[in-house]
Amino acid sequence: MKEKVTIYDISKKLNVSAATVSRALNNNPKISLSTRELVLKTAREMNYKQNRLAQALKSGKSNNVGVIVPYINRSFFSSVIRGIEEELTPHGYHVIICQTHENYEYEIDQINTLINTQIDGIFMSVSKTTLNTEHIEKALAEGTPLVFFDRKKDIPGVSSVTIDDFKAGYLATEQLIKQGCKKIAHFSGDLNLEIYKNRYDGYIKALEDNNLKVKQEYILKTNSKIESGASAVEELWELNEKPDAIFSASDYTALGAIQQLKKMGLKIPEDVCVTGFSNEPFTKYMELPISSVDQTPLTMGKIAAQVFLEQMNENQKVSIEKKVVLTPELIVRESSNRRTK
Amino acid sequence: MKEKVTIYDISKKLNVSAATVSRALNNNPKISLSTRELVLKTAREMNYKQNRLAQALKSGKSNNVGVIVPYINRSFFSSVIRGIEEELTPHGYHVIICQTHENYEYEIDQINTLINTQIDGIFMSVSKTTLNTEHIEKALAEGTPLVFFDRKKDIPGVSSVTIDDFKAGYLATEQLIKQGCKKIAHFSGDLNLEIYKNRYDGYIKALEDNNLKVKQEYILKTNSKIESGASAVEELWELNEKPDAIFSASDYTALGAIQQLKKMGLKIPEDVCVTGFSNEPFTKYMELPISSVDQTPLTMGKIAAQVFLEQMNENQKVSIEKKVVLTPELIVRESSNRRTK
DNA sequence: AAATATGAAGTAATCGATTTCATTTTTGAA
DNA sequence: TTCAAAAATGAAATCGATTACTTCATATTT
Repeated sequence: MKEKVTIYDISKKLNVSAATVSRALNNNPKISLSTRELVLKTAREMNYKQNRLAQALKSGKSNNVGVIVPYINRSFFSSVIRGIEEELTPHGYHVIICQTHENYEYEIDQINTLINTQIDGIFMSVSKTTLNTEHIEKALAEGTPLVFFDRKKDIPGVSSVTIDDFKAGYLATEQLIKQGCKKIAHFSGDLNLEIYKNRYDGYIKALEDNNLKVKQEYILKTNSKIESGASAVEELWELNEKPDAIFSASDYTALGAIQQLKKMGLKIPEDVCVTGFSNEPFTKYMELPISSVDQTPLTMGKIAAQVFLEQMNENQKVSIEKKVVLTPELIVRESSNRRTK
Repeated sequence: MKEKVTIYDISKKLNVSAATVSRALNNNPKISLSTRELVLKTAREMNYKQNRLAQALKSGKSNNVGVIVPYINRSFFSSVIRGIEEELTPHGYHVIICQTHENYEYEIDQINTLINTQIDGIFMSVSKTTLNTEHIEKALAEGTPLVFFDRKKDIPGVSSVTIDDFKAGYLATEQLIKQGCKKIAHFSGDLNLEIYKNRYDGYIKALEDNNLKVKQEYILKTNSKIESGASAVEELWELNEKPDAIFSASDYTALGAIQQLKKMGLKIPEDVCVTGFSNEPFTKYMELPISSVDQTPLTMGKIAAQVFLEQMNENQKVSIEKKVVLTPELIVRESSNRRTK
């Protein structure tokens, strides 16, 4: 375990001041070419590594950003993080990840320790159980730039990158209608969360625009689990008028629905069309590939990173709120496509 | 944007020295109960937040660790990271993530900037294109603790957490044999990578132990893509003696194989049994669920974190190499299970 | 040749927290 | 009441890098 080499070691060896070494290392113009090269060469020889911690303390910039998500091993979130990382790495930033486990208390903890760590910014997708935003506003009050992605809260002055969930719901429903479906059910998530509310609204609007009646008994709240989709189908099929399509706000409930429908002897997409949400990898790989809405997570991450970088370059005084809304991509696969059959 | 409160602000306000404030904040016994409580109370009132950067610089411990993986949005890697994060967060560590894109040059960059950032340790799964280990040994020479997971390199003194890929290959093959399969093909990855070599060796051993001949034309190198699995099947089915089972070292090639086999009118598992590797989420969700080997990534991450923590607690002098080998779990599903039919 | 401008390098303060060593205050025993 | 021991506190150095301010030597101008 070697001693770490500092600029003082270099300055001693060369009989110059640490300031000179620092200037040489930082391409400061106030230094002669010859000393600069000498310092650079010596630094290389001595295997000098800059201590970014010291630099960060001095400059007040750590070059670290924090990303707060419910779970990092969800396809959607890990892809967003990948996007953020790829966009920020070339700018010298590192990405610190935190999980909330969809837990409000954890979220508060994470946000606070991130601030202690002197991160330069926070990217976050709020937990489902987060109802108030005190902790976030406290972070903002300390002057920490924050960008929401996907699951946002409306706080004045805070930028966000989301997809147009309304449009997504609309497109998905409309496509089902175009397949000739007239009795379209909807599996929703928690309507307190903006994203689910918007998908729901899009569904309603598409029905209305096409003169289809909205039936409350066709709208069920599910919990993104496979079983939830299966039991929702059971519930629906007790109705007198069975649906002929399902637009699910989650791929997992869509999958559960499909499994249950098959078990009941129904044909997909002939008897019932099904569309999910998120474009989870598995939807593509099924023998009966499932239609879904792609949320372009990689792009979302990259754009969130860009919004952050812009904010960093702006005049510190003016922080402009930027709301980027990405266009979702409806991916029609066999589960809602009667034409190919 | 408020000014940040430091211990000096507190010390000024209370007319005590910064040393006293620091001691109070750190539960140092060399301080009277009354001043401690006064300081703590004032700190709370002034909304004091510890600057972990300054602390890190002073102590030489950043409480950050780096994780280097090919891509963070692969189910396996993101789950390992989740495990690491969950285990280390309670100990005050933060996890910084880096992607290599399976690129040797990136890997070098990432490892170097991590060291500059003064991380306390590195977790890594090496890139496929990484053949030599100079960059890693350089990091070790600087005294950075490093733990490999899954894809390791053999470097003396370095701990690792892997699964028993040999056993995994053996179990998977054996199960196929128990199904009555006698002509078992193997789709391997790059045999330069230890993990693929071990799976391959396990496959060979299982055949030998069961007096089945190893046929070179049954062993194909694939690249973890669906198409690669499909074309491998095409190649195999040009042979005079077609296989009656496939053990694939990747779930994706297994999927490609299944798709191709179906296209050719073959029945699974009746005509051909197929087993994949990694237990990718989709394998479970298929209409024909695919048998696979689970690598227990969450556990792997947690154990890697524990190994790191142990190393941190050890006498700095003695660094004990620890090689943890986890037992893989063969998950038998329909694609290789003839009994349920 | 004297005065001024220019460039190169050094000095010392700073970022915020911790810690060694020295000093002051308090406590308790004689 | 006195004095040593213990407890509480302060001063200042330190971690490593950056930078405003100074100093010094050389180059340029008159």
